[in-house]
Amino acid sequence: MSEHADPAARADDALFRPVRAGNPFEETVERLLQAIKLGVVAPGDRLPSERDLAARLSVSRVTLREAIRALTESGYVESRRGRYGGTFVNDRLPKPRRVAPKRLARELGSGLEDALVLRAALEVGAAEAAASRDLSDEERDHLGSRLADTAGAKLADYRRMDSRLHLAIAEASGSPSLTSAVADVRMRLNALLDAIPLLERNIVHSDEQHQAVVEAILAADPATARRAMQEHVAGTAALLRAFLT
Amino acid sequence: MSEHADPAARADDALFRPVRAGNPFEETVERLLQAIKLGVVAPGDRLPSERDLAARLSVSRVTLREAIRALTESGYVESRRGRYGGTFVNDRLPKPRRVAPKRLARELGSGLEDALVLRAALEVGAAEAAASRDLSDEERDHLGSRLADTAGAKLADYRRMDSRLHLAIAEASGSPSLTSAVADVRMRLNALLDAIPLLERNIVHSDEQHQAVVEAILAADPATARRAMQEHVAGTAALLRAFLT
DNA sequence: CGTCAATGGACTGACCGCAGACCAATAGAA
DNA sequence: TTCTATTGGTCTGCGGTCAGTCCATTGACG
Repeated sequence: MSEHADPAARADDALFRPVRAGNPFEETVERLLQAIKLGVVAPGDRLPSERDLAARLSVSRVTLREAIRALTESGYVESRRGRYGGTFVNDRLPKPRRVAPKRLARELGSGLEDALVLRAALEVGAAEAAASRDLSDEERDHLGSRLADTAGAKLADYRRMDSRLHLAIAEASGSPSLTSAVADVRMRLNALLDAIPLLERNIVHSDEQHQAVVEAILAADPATARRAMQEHVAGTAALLRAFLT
Repeated sequence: MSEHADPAARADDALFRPVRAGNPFEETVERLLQAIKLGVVAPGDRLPSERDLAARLSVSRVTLREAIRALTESGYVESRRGRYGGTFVNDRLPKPRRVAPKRLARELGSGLEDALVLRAALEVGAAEAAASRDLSDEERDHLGSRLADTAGAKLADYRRMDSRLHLAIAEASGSPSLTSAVADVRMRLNALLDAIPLLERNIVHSDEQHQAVVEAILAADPATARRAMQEHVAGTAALLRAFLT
């Protein structure tokens, strides 16, 4: 019998999946890493205070502190006491170790296709939704700034700026849940993206597509926004598949 | 200062959201309810054994049993001991109490728009992905069966059959994560859908759209599948907005 | 008619995460 | 210079969750 012979069994698998990915500590570490790696808190920035952050994450301060301790030991953040102190993101972030692509692909297995399909649905949908909304001046500025940041980013910063732009587009959809989902799936692909070389040529192409997406959103043209984002994520997907197969 | 004046603050909110919706017990109850209400386990069906289910949900048997106990007391399931025993979904499910729509809308607040935008992205993306894939005969049959079930469903069963069809479409995308996400957002909208009256007229219209979506998927026509699903979810969204505003 | 495998039911000891209170340090404000 | 609000750092008692084990029940099958 082949794996998942019964189609109904797949629905089970989707619904009876684990209720949680890990313990609160691990989840918290993952969240903080997400904020740092996706560029929501930039190097030099201060994280919210422990009490505030613990409340937002619905986690006890003890657990949050353990997570911060782990990040401190990994070299991501540093803490300073006293008023106007806090926990700050280091200026020099630890370099992600470049794993062998094929090895990564094997470990992920079908998870790669899973993530790519999900990402396409989320990001394309977000772009279309954003173009269908009435954006405030502030939101429009925000989008423009992120686009400029990405276009002007150095190679070392490109991935982070790229993430920030995509997050900004997701935010422009007006749906916090959609934004979270985009952030999550991006983190799942992050390790893979780190495994493939970043070519100047690809960046230029990517920037053009970014601009097309943002322009369509600002012009309130959903169909064009959708198509542009569609092409963009398809490009990344093709790149990943090529390098990881 | 208005709420969320700073656009950057919104990204924070999305990333620093609670690491988990509730304790394992509550999450487990929610999962089981999902399986029942979305029709993945039909009335009369047996749930997997406690040991099996606990393992799949990554929850201890104690916690799972507490969840099952809650569902038993609510009238959703019944357990029988002995070999060939198990926990079975009741033939007569408890009727969802019909809350005043406006009240619901007020409680949910912006959560409604959030869920609707997310749902559109996920389901439309799923339909397009499904139409872009090479489906096995089994998958095609599965889709056809679910479509027939829905078209032939009585009013009392319609919501559950409808959910099953949409889940089948999501499954056909080949992405388990996408399937899970569709199930989740559907549960979020479930309470709202229960609050609005189910009209024969709407059902007929809905069935036509369902058929269009499935046909496009089976014909491997992504653009049509996307458009058909787009219209379908837009219709539901309009209905919900009208009743809840 | 007895056997037996698989199921729900019950209990224990250990551990993790929680809320809350308190301490220590720091830098701006008075 | 002193005061003070805010921040990270520390500790304790409590409750939920876990893994593991054993018991009670049931119905198909030999």
